[in-house]
Amino acid sequence: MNIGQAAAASGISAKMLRYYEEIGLMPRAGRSPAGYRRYTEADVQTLRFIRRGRDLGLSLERIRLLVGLWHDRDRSSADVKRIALEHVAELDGRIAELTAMRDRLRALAGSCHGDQHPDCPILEELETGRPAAAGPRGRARRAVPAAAPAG
Amino acid sequence: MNIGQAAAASGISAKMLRYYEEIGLMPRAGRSPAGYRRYTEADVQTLRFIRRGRDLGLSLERIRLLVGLWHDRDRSSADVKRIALEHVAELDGRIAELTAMRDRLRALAGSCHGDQHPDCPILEELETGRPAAAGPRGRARRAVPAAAPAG
DNA sequence: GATGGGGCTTCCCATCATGGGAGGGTCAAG
DNA sequence: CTTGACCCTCCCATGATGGGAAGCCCCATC
Repeated sequence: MNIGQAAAASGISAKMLRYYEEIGLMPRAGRSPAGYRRYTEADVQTLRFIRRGRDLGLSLERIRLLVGLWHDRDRSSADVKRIALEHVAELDGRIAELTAMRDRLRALAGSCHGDQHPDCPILEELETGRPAAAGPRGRARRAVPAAAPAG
Repeated sequence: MNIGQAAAASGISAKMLRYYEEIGLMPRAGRSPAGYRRYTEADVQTLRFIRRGRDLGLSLERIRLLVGLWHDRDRSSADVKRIALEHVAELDGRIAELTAMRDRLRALAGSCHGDQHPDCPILEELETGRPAAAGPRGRARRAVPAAAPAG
């Protein structure tokens, strides 16, 4: 199989196949007399393993470890599980961060009129670091009553 | 103010101050006779604005737009709000992705014994792309590529 | 005046995973 | 023999940030 076929069969671009070889995630592929990389079915299976790992958000470093364990008959499932749970913990952290950002920004956007006037609590908070005080815009409306489910 | 003071006052590293200048996010700073960058209080306020934007996860490109609106007396808050909501939408998407990954990986980890045996549904799913069938624990279990009897 | 330490300058490199493209060789079909 | 698809290597770019080298500047202390 040439690199194009292996790429199509695994769902990983040819570019990445070469890169994975370069960083040692994949073993060096065999070569045709003309220098073309040749891939076996086993290679493709490893590539699919890698792609599924990427689909789960795993870093190539963690995938490298998992491939090693996969090929190790004497592995302990505890090692595999530990790697998975480390990644779960990182995902949790990242999700918490992003969620906090989203909630804060969504609340700010919720209190912004979004009309043709320049007044904007989003800019005010970016400027001052403090929540914008309800200003004298139009008829004294405070920053949106409890109705807004933004949070 | 030299770059170090501006960095300390804004919470952005000196390295980043130079970078923001290079990409045109900050105007070119004035220079002392010796070539040192000089920063004003107004510069520091802009830098703090930028930092707060970064704290909300905004890209430097979006921050650039927001800084422009901030300095534009004729802005419409609608423009600001639109940018904010675009970012909220991206955060939502990213959060959904990460959450899906986390849930899937957590479920896999939950079904892994995590002991000294090699059997591991995490590796099985990475290998086959299908949830591992609950099988007999111990012996006769091949988890190495080559001859996958998955027919 | 000399010296030392810390701050500043520019320039280059690294991250992480991926894509784009140039310039050139190879292969299979017409 | 030509054509077009494929492959090769090498370089560059992304986004935001950090690290570090080599060299200049400033100030305080001796």
